[in-house]
Amino acid sequence: MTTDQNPSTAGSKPLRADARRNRARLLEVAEAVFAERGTGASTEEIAREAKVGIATVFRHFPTKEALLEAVLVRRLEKLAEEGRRLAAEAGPGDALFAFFDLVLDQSPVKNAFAAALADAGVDTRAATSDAGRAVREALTALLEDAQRAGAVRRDLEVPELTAILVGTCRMLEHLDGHPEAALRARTVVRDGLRAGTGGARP
Amino acid sequence: MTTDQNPSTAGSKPLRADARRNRARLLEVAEAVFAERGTGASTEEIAREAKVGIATVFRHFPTKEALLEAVLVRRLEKLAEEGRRLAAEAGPGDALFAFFDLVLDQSPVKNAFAAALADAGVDTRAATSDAGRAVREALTALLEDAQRAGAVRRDLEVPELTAILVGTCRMLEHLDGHPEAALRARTVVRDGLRAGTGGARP
DNA sequence: CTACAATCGGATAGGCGACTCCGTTTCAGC
DNA sequence: GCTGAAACGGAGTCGCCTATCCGATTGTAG
Repeated sequence: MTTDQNPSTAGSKPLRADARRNRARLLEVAEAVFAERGTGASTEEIAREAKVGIATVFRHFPTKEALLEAVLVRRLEKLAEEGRRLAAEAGPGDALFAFFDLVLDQSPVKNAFAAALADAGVDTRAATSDAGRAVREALTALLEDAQRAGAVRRDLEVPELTAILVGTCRMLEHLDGHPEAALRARTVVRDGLRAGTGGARP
Repeated sequence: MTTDQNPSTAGSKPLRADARRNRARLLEVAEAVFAERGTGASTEEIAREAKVGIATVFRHFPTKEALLEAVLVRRLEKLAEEGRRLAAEAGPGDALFAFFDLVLDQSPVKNAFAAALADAGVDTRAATSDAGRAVREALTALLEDAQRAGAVRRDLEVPELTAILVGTCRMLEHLDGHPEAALRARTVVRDGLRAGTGGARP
């Protein structure tokens, strides 16, 4: 279905220099605006913020949904890369939790994209399959390492790990002005992930 | 600010019989439709489903937001009542978890109302203060009982408990077709809530 | 039963947001 | 620099959704 039509990564003809520049700026700005105003932000707002005509937005992304999807894919790609980096750098017992913290420390709203896409009726699985797969693979590696190191309970698989990550983001959104409560909430989840390994609490 | 203008609970003049009936049916239908189609469902759809003209909807709820809010308040009231009931009926060690399960077992979408209202820019705190307070009080009682019984970690307060509840709902939404994964996710949260009490896992 | 007021219903106004059309501008090869 | 093609900008279209107006209907008091 989704043969790669993104000229920046593959496909037909190389974009003209200005077009390539605009495309990149649009992605940048769209990510910021969606994060700030929510995914309901209007296309016009993004165009204005990027100092570009509306038509340009729709030339690059034939649909608002397509733009949303492109932004999401970008985020997922970054996440997968961070995951791989942590798996290589951090100790097997810490890498998974470091990844968790990394995701949770980002502006909370940014993590709402997957849910927003689901709301919009996008088939998240298919639409983001490549980037999604990359994240899933990184998570799998992190999880298996952590389990081998005894840092995480053994009965735990990637699907619920993903869901727990998303859910915890939502959790923290609701605790925005309450840092101590947010910290305790994180601790609860963390201890839950560790339960049964003998390492939960002193 | 929000002096009670709801003629079914207080205030000005008693509604005519048919008006009262329509109002009740509207709330019922709206809850169902919002739960099914999401909070973006159009007012017209709700009117049609309730076999009522659009004007009738707006006569009872001057704004879509008001309707959303009324539905939310109804849900919160029901929740508070269930919480009080469980606190009285179940053992202090079980009541809190029973309440958790009760909330989580409802159609997941139903639990998205608070977030949806926040998205819509409603001041959730003020708008739902009465019903919200009732829920918070019920939760406080449940939590304190559970802590006294040693069923829940002692460092835990109501704000993060609420957030954990909301976050866990989101979590389970993402695991809709995967019952075993959903079960494991629940277990993670539950064990996290118990961590440090010596009762997490056999 | 009658009459009045409360309530209803659907057509319609009004606004907003996604998407398109076309004249204008900018890039890139010669 | 010249020229054709690629890319641009923004005014305009279309559809959807909230909210209102007013003639028709229905409950209720006497």
